[in-house]
Amino acid sequence: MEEKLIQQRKEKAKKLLEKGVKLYPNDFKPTHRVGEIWAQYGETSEEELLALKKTFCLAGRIVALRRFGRAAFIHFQDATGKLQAYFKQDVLGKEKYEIFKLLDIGDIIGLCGHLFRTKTGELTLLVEDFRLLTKSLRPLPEKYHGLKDIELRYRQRYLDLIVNPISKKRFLKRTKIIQFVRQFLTDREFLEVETPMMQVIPGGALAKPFETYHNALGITLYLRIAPELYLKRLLVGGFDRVFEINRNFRNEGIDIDHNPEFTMLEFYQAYATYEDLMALTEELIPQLADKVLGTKKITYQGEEIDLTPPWRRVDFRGSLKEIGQVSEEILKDPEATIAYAKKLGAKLRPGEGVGKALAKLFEKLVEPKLIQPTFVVGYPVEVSPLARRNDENPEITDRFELFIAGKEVANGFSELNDPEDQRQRFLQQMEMRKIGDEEAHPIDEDYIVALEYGMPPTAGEGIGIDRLVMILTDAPSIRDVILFPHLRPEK
RNA sequence: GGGCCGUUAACUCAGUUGGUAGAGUAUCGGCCUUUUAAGCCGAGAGUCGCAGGUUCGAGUCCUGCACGGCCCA
Repeated sequence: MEEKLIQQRKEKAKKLLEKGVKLYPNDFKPTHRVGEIWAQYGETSEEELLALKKTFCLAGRIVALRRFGRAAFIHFQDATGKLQAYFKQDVLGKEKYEIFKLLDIGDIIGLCGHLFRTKTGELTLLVEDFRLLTKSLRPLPEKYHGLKDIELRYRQRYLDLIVNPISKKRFLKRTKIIQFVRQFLTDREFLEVETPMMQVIPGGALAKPFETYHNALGITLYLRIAPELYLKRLLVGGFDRVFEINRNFRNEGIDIDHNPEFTMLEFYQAYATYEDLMALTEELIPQLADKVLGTKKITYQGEEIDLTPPWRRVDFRGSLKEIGQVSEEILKDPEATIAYAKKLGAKLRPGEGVGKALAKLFEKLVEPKLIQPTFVVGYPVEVSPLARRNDENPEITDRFELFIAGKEVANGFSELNDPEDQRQRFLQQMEMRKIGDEEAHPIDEDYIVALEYGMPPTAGEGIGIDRLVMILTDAPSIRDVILFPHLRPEK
């Protein structure tokens, strides 16, 4: 049947060619876009429209078509919106109208005419001339229900964007969010840079990398899991405020919050501490929500979330007790902590310490409960190999994570710039690797050399852009905010 | 990796106890010059995800596989 529908359209294409109509011309220049029409004339009265005597040329895809013999209404849309147009044989002449009759929903046309209002008051273009710009050979999904099949929406995102306005709006918001973040940091004299996506030593995070091979150099390279160590080399180089917004790649499972490639903002500020960055984040995200959504109070999957600062701050260890309901007896005894984590299903290898167990307990018992924006501070050294130790308590780091809607949105810390301590941390990670932790941080001697030249005291932070977009656009899955999420190939 | 659910016309979905596969939209033909999920009349359209099995007979029951979703690890 689909073949038949395509065949019918090809027949029409043939008839159009016979009438001398080009199917794929590229010499039509619109004078306006639909969004401009709405912005300028959305409120203009019928009398004023008639008095305008102005011709508008627009271009877009036909998305609805209602024919009545020798007249018809269509809706067409361009990138900026949708508008109704009225085709009349009286106005167009018989010959031109015969061409119009060969058009289908999905065709892209250019059309020129005057604006008026219909009986019901809808702003409409009375078409005085039109051209076919692109013949569409396949039928679009249904107009009323749109495209619901989740798999098709991901595999053929272009169809999703054509027929599902929510989806289109979400991606427009995504772009605005990234633009705002870029502007916010640039205004504060952060320098946007680009660092390697292909790295010899995949560092800066605890995750499994993708591997690739460079033929000319004859070496294995890894797609980056984070830009961190390169950005900090730039701090050594004297760029004292830098940021990068780009893709990271992690070779792990796909689920509602994870895509193998995802977009990360990382920024570093010299002479700042993790507390300064919490303050900065507390400015950035509410301003962003205001700018893009027009409010600081949002709803995520039915939960009201208030982004108005100040945000709650809790101590990592304290949160386990108060939010995670882990007893003091367990928390004060490393053995008991490890046993409890295992009891709750955490896979801990022999030799893995209490820090890891605490992190697992936190993930399980605390994270899902952090719905309102919450900074958690004071993560164990063991799970923070690049973060500066706390001056009072060397077992924890000057690190925070930000949670909103139960999701980890940001991770920041005062940077470890003591090369000797950094080497020790790397060696400790090597021990983890030896006992089978594939996500342990690899040792990067070249990075230590950079630190030995001296990196200024610095604080750095990463913000997961996809998750931030999810929260701000009420998207249930990360796949809803990534244009082309990864799926298994068909067949 | 494990569990549960889904896959029927181009799209959105029904399909009873195992007994000739349906609707709406879209498409095609007819009427129709202010409709807007236009309307009225008529028509065509299916590898029921794939492969096996049980059965006189399978969209429906069983097994395996593929793809997707959710949950768990």
